Amino acid sequence: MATIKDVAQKAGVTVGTVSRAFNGYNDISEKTRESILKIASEIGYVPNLHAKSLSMKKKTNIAMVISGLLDEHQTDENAFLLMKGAYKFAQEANLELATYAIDRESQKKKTYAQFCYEHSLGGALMFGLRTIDPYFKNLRKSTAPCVAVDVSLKGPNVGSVMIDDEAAFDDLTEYLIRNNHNRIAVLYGRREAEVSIERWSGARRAFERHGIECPKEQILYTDFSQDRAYCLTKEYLERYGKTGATAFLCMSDITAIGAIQAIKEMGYRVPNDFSVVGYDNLSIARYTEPGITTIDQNTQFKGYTAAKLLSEIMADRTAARQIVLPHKLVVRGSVRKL
Amino acid sequence: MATIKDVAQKAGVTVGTVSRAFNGYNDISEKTRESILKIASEIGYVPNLHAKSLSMKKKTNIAMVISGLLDEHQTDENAFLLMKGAYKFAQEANLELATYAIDRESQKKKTYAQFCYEHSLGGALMFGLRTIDPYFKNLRKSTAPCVAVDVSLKGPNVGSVMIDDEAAFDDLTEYLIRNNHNRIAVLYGRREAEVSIERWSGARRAFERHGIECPKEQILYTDFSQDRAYCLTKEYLERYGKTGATAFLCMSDITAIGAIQAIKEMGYRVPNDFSVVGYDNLSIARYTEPGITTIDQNTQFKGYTAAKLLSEIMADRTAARQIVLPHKLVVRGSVRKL
DNA sequence: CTGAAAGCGCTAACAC
DNA sequence: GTGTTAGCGCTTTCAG
Repeated sequence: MATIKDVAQKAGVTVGTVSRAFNGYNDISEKTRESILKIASEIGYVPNLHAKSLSMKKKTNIAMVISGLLDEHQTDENAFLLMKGAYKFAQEANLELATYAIDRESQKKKTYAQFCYEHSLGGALMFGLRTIDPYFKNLRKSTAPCVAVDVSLKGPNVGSVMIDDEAAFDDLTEYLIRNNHNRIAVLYGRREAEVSIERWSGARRAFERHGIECPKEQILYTDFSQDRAYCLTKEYLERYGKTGATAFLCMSDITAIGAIQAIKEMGYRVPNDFSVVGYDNLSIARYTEPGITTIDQNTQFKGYTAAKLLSEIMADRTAARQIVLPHKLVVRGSVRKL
Repeated sequence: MATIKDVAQKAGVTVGTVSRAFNGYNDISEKTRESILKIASEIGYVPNLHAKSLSMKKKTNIAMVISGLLDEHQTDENAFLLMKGAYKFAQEANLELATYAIDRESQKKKTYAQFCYEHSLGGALMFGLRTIDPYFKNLRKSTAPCVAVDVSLKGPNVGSVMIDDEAAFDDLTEYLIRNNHNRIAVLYGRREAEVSIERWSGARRAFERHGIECPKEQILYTDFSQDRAYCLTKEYLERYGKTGATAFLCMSDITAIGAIQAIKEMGYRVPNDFSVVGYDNLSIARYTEPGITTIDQNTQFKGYTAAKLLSEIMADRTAARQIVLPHKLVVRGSVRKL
């Protein structure tokens, strides 16, 4: 593969000149530039990005790093949409973007800043971070720029992009209440998860506003999995039948699907006998029968915004901030007005 | 951020020695190694991977490159599962893996080998390649190792991993026929797509084996989109009702979903009035009502296998070959025995 | 406008 | 065992 030296030699100039030709400097004659570019393309020269970033001070490469990629969780679709958004921005801003996976073990071995250094990164988007991840604690005092997605983080070099989970879940709950549901079971997410806590506090806010009680037995603690949601809903229905809740307020579309499955299997119908709402607006939510009323997070745009914020922070550290994106209630057929 | 120099200085040795300490050479005393490692971890030194690969001859980094990431297509879930599998192998084999996106325009500007050079890649997995992509033609004579996923490619440095689309679709068709369907409508994929052609020839094989006719009006050409499948199925049903096909053989789960939607909307039921089969085994296929009988490609394992093949090719060019992975018929509720 | 040379962080001979 | 040094491919002063 041709290097800058080969080009220089063929063009009868020095490597410095070739470099100038390629980097849009103006202190070079159009004639030499053209002849250099021509020769370069003839012999198929492309600059080696890593050699470049090594010799330059400024790092222009960024990354999206996914924590816990190999874990079994339901964020796959979200991660991919995020990637799409981030790549879109990277393309527009002419930034090199790569996606890496980093597990919990590696996080213990090296800090986020070290990860960036090792990969010559100017900064990265962090996705899939959980409270138990080592980076969760260290990140806010990182010296390397970072934008965390879906988790609230703020430091001199780190910002975050998310939606207001509490408000969104409040809206979702409100929608149920507006449809005259006041006995509402909650399919809670993973108990320790930050998002679960946020969402729960949104639900409570709505409940309190309307003077609605939510007794203990109406809170079903899942791990965000469909199976667990299915089992708990089934148990609940076996015990209470139609004397209990009239609606299931789920902290994710996946748990909503589990709930719907259980409801149907018990011979009930959605939304005629029970209403169900989800959260995330995965593509699945469109295809179930009935479609699931849910909260859309506009994930692709979130990725775009996160990448944009990162590039701002890289240019100017004081740009570090938290961005809260709007959410949207998506109404489909899974709720009946009582 | 600390460099190898800093470590050398603090340890009172030269950079060469530090390098030796870090790369498991044995011509170094255990004492100095330990002291170097200790100091390194104290000042938080981690080697810069790019500087390393620059100074070494052998490139050990690999990538998964996704063509057409930003295009609107339904392969998102597949791409992500593939990534998971590839990262799994990379982790086991201790390879650095990054994911890049490359659009059609960039493919025109630089060859695959140039892309690898520019990113200091030892090779890459290529996903999402279409026949219209520039790389599709150039790849087989590439000097840089490559493993293409889902498209048949073979060259001195390039191999591929896929399933036998023709055989798989044959199986799928056979399943319908075994259930006594002999008037079968085909929801064809994108007309020029290689996969469509393969699958069609599998269907034809099964048809011919059983002496079944498939008249022109029973072939509905979609673009793999749900909407198009929905429209065409609806038209078909409006025209023929229950006098036409008894089953819809779809080239993807997404088109199957479109078909099911149309069937239901016309007041018919699946599988009571019409049977439907899909292809891909997306997670969606489990959640529809009824679940869709489909072909599973074991996508994550495919990613794993592809990464493994790539590492083999990188070690030994003669390892370049095509690997055909087994597929599996997944039976769910969308087919009725006549 | 262009050449020369130092240096980015690291490895790999080659000495001693 | 360890130091020395020449690169890897590129950018960026500093001269001229």
